[in-house]
Amino acid sequence: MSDKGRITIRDVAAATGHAVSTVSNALAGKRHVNEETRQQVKEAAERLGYRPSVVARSLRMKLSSTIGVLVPDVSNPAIPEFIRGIDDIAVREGCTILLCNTDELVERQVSQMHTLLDRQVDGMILISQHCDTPEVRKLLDGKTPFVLIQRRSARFRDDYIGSDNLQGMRDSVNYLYELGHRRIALVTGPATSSTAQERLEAFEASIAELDCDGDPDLVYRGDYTVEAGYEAMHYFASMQKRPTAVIASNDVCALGVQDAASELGISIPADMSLLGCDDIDLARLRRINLSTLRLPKREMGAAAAELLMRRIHSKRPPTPREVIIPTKLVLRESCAPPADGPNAKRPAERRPLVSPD
Amino acid sequence: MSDKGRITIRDVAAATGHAVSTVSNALAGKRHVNEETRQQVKEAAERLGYRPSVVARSLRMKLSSTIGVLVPDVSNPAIPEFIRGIDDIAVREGCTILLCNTDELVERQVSQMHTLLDRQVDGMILISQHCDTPEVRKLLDGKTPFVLIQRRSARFRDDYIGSDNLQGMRDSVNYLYELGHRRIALVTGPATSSTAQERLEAFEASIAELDCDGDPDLVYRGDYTVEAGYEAMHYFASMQKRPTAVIASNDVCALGVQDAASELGISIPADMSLLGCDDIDLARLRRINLSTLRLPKREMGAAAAELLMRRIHSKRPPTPREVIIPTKLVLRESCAPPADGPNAKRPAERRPLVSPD
DNA sequence: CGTTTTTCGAAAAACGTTTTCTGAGGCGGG
DNA sequence: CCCGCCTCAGAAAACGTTTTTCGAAAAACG
Repeated sequence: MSDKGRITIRDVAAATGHAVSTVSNALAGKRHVNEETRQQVKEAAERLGYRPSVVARSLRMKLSSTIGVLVPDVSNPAIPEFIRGIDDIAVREGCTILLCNTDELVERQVSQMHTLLDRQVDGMILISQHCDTPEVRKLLDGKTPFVLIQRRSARFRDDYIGSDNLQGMRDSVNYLYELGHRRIALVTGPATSSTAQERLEAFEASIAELDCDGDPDLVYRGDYTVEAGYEAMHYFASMQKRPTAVIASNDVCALGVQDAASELGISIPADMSLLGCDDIDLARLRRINLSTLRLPKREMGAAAAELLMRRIHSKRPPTPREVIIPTKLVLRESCAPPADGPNAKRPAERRPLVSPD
Repeated sequence: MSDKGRITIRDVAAATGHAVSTVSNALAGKRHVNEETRQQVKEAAERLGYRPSVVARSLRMKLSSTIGVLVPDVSNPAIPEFIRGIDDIAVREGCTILLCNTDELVERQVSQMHTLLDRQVDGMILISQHCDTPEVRKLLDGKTPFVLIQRRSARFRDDYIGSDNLQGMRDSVNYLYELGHRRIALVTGPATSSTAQERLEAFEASIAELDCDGDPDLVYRGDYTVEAGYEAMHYFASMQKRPTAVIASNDVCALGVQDAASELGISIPADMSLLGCDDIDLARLRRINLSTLRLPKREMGAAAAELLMRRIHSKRPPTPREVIIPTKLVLRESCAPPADGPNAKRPAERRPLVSPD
C-alpha cells in the first residue's frame, strides 16, 4: 500500500499479485482478461479505494475529458443558461468544463484559448465576437475541435449553433405590424456580433416589405447592455416623431428601455410597445412582463456540447454543420396596439403565453 | 522538429543542442543557467512556438493550476457573480476553474467532488448546503484545500467566506421598525442553508428585542426560489391580520413576493413594504426597485479564491479562517411607512442609494 | 600547485497511466 | 507428433514534463 499519498494502479497490482497492465485492462475492459482475475482486481480496487489519475491518463491518451467554455462574462444574465446546457451533456459524457471569461477582449480571449489548449482540452465551445481575428483563427486551426454559439464567423464555415434570427425578427416585426404599429424602432447589439447583425438586417428587410416607416433614425446602435437600452429610450423619446414600438435586440437592453420609460413617464404598453429577445428568466416576472422572442438557451448549449462530442469522437474531420434553432414569440404584456393606430380601441388582449408553433 | 503534432521540450532541446533539463531550467528559471544559453533557449522556444504541456507538468508536480468550483446551479442569479470573483483571482494566479453544478443533490455533489479530485485540482471552492454529510466530509478530509462560501458547516471549522447575517438582518429589521412597522414577516431560505438559518435566528432575535409582533405565523419557510416567494405572499395576504412588511431571505424570492403582490393588487410599498437580500443586479431596475441588503458577491468570490491560493501555496495546515463580510442596506423604493403606523403621513423619503457605512 | 568549492549541463529517474510487445501454455488440425 | 493459433498476462515503452543525481570544467583558496 502507499504511504506516500495517492493510491496508484501499482498498489492494486501489488495487492492482487498481478501486473499493472493486467489491472489496467481489467478495469478498463479494453482487452479480454479472465473473468476470475477481473473480479479479483475490481474487488481490490474497490477495497483500496483506488481512483485512477485523470491527469496521468490524459498524458498518455492525449484526451483530457475536459472541454473549454469561453464566454464574455458569466454574470451576464443570458450566459449561464448556455453553460448549464453544456454542462448537462458534459457530465453525461464524463467530461468537466473549464470556464473562461473574456470580457469580449481579444487579448484576453487569445490568452484564455492558449491556456485551454495548453491544458489539452478535448474541445472548445465559444461564445465570442472575435472569431475572425487572425490570432484567434490561428489557434482554431489546430486539431482541437470547437463549436461556436450565437456568434458566427463571417469568413469561415464552422460548426455553429445559432438562432433563427431572420425568422425571429420577421415574426417580431409582423406581430407589431398586425397590432397596428407603423413606426417601429430597433435597438441593435454590437456590430461585431453576427447575431446582432443578422437581426438588424432582418429588421430592415421586414420593415421594407411592409408599409412601415423606414426612417433610419429609428435604428439605435447599442451594445446589449442595460445602459444602451436606457440611452436608446431617451433618444427615442426625444424624437420629433416618436416610434410607437421598440424592438430590443436582447432582453437585457429591453430592461434598460423599460427603465428609461418609467423614468420618463412613458407607459408600456399604453404609450409605447416593447419587444425583447432571448427570454431571460426574469422577463416573466409580473413587474417586467416583457414580450420577447424566446431563445432556448439551455437546449442550444446542450446541442453545442452534443455536436462537440461527436466531433471529438469521430476521427475524420467532417464538413461543418450549422444548426439554426427556431425561436418563439412569447407574448406577455409589453405590447399593445398604438394609441393612434388602426386597432386603437382594443387593449392588448390576453393571449396564451407561448405562441403556437 | 516534430511531425507528430505537439512541439515538445525535446524539440527545443534538439533545436538548441542542449539537454531537456537545461531547457526546462532555462524556461522556468528555477535553477541558475548561463545567461547566454538561456537566451538561446528562449529564442528557440519562441521561434518554434513551444508551449509546455500543462498535463505533463501536473503529473510531475502534482499541481494542476486548476481549482474546482462547486455551485448549486450556475443559472441561479446569485451564483455567477461569485464565480466571476473567483475567476478574477484565478486568472491572475494562472489558474483555471473547473465548474460543477450540483443542483443541491448530495449524490451529484459527491460524484462531482470525485471527478474534481481525480483531476487533481489544487483546491476547491464550494457553495453547497451539504457540508456535513459524512460522505462529503470524507472527501474533504484529504489534503486538497477548500474554502466554503455562504454555507458553512455546523460541525466543523473550515475556511469560510460568509456574510454578516446577524448584523444584516438586524439592520433590516431596525430599518423597518423605524419606518413604523410592527408586524414584520419573513420568508426564509431552506433549513439546510447555514446562511438562511442565521438570518432566521437573527430575525427572531431582532424582533424579540423590539416591541414587534412575535407571531410565529409570520415566518414562512421557503427555499430561495421565486415560487416560494410567490406562495409566501399568497399566504401572508390570506392572513387575518396581514404583516405590513416582508423581509425575503434572498432577492430571488423577493421577486416572487413582488409578483404575487402585483397579482393580488397589493401595492408595494403603499400597502406593504418589501426588503430583499443579496442585491442581485436586476434589483436596481426601476420596475423592480427592490430595497435590499447588499452582498458583495464578486468580492466574496475573490476573497475565497485568495484564501484558497494561500492555502495551496503554504505548506503547513493553518487554523481555519472565517471571513465575515459586512453587508449594506441599499434603499430603493420597496419600503415605506405602514399605512396605519406612527409615521404614516410621510411617503417613503428618497434616500441616498447606498446607506452610509 | 593541490585541493576544495562553484558553476554549468547532461543523463536519468520519476509522476501514473495505457498500449505494445513478448512469451507461456493449451488445444485443435494436419 | 509438430505446427500454428488462441488466450491470457507480464514486461517494458511511451506520454512530456520537473527534479535529482552526476560529472566536468572553471574558479577560488591556502
